Amino acid sequence: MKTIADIAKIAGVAKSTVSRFLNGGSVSEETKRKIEQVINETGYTPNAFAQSLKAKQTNMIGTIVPRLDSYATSRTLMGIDERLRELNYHMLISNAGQDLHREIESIYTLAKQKAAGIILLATQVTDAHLQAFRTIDIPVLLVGQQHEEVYSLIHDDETAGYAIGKYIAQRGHKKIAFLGVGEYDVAVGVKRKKGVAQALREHAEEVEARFFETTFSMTDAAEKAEQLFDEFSPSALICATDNIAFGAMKAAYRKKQYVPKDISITGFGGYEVTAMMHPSLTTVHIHFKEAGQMAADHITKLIKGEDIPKLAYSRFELVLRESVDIRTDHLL
Amino acid sequence: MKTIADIAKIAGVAKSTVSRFLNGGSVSEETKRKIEQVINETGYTPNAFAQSLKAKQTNMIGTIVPRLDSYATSRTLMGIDERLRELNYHMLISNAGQDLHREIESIYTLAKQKAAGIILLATQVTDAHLQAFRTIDIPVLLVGQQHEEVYSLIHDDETAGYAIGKYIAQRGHKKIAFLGVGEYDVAVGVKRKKGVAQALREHAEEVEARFFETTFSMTDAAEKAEQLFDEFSPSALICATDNIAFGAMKAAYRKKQYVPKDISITGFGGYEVTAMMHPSLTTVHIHFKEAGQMAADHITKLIKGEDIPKLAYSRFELVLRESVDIRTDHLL
DNA sequence: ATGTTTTTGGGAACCGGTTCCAAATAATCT
DNA sequence: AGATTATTTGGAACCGGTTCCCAAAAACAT
Repeated sequence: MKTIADIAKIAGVAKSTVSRFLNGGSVSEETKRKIEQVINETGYTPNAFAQSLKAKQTNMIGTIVPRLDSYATSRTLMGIDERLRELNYHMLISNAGQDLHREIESIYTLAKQKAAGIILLATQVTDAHLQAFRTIDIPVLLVGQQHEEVYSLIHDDETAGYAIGKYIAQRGHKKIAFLGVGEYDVAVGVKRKKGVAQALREHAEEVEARFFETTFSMTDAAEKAEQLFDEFSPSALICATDNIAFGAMKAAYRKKQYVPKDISITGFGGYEVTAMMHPSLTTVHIHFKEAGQMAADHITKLIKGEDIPKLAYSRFELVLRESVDIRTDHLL
Repeated sequence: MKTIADIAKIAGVAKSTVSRFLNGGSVSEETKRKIEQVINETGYTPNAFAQSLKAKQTNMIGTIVPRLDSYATSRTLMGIDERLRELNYHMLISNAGQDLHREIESIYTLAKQKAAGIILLATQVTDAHLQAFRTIDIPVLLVGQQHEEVYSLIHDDETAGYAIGKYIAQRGHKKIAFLGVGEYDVAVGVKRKKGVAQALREHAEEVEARFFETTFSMTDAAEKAEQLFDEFSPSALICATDNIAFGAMKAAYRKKQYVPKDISITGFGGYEVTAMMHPSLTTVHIHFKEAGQMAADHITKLIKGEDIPKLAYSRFELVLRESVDIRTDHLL
């Protein structure tokens, strides 16, 4: 591999001149020509490490994700990547595999690798996280969770939960179940549930609401939904994620409950398949990709020292489809 | 930020001694203690760039993916990441966004960043690719496509295609359609089709086979499937991906064709949702995650100069579920 | 032609580690 | 004890760039 010194020697100039040529300093037309030719002939590319060593920074943005096989993650990453590329940064993905310890580790590793900034698709923010953020001297942006000490971008899960809860209540459902996940995930486990609960509370006289809990796995969700149908038999089931809704639909099918005639089911997320399944799923579409782009914007602004809001919200929208029926029992 | 020189000064020893301590050279117990204490107090971490500058290599494996929002990609990445972590390497993901030009660019960028090796989840291998592989001086492993010049790991799409084709033919179907993608994707567009075609040819007397083409998008697939039902009305439809199968099922529903009573449909890939949908989808389950692990093994062996086969195959298995019916028309 | 300003080029130091080599010290053997 | 060998240590060079500073050359003004 050729080095800048080699190029300089071949071109008959000093290292510094080549460096200046590479970085747009003042070099005469003639030397420019000479150097350019040598570089083309040798196929020289500068060593990124030597550059970063001096620069003490890179144009890499580290993105830490809890898992890779999730629609939300993929879409968000696509958004981040797309925008970052426009802004002339690179994205480095670090997968924590749903292990908080590895998440923390990744923060330090990225810092050591001199990432210019870190985007963390968070599920929870622990003291160890905060400790890490304070230790490393790099801008950090939280996506999907918030914390007052850190710049955050969240999906406004509570308002979205409220919207879907309200919608179901207004369709005349009287027995409504919510199938969520544990509170370890603040956005999904706490906020979505809270929003739904708030909406249903406003209809407390007419509706009976019950809240259940499962995991993010479709299979677990299917099992839990079956139990839930037995012990509560709701006319509508609001699920905290689209995957949970898939499981619930499977359960309904096994129980010979027709969606939406016997039971209405809703999801949360807006995965592409929700449109293709039958019946198509009413869900809350969260603009993950857009959120990713926004995250990229925010982190780069943070790096440049520009001002951004400490807390920002991404958009969502209710997608009304076939899996929800209107209930007119009360009119009979 | 503290440097190794600072640590050395504080501990009252030479830089080289600290370096030796860090890298397990011979250092007396006493100096070890002193240095360790200083490091703990200062929270020193070595600068990764300075290290790599001398080492001329990193422990990063670059992985180039065509797209992020694909089940196959996600699962493969998980496998790679998992195994790489065990082997003490890091994975750096570069998303080409289905743009071949960006794919080539990524190869050079990764080389410049001194990745120890490159895993390319390929869709096609062009001359520009080969040119890039030859230029950079880094081991490369192709996953999903093969080329004689490069180490490759493929999913044996042809055999898998043969298996599913045979299965459908043996279930007594007489009019069989295949819905695939263009030949630009060798694995999916050419090999899967070829395998299916081969199997159907072996039943040429009884079955009439027709081959159709669409894109990877569910929506496109749904449209194409509708047309196909009109002009050919097969009793079985073999789809080249699970996503295409989703689209086809939607189309069947729109056309009031019941799956599997009126039409049998099969997928390819083995996504998790295929089990949850109704009817559950008969498909070829490709062990993407396992393939990812295998890829990680192979690339690291390549880096260490160990011997690996030029071409390896990942496993697959037929997953028989509800979306295929047996046809007994010919027995009537 | 001479003085002044602007360009251009070269030398050397620096970034923060690793590694080679030789000196100093400690341990082992006659 | 003296010689020999093994272990620790420090100094210096090196990895491949960037940048500062000053000298030489060119361009311009008087």
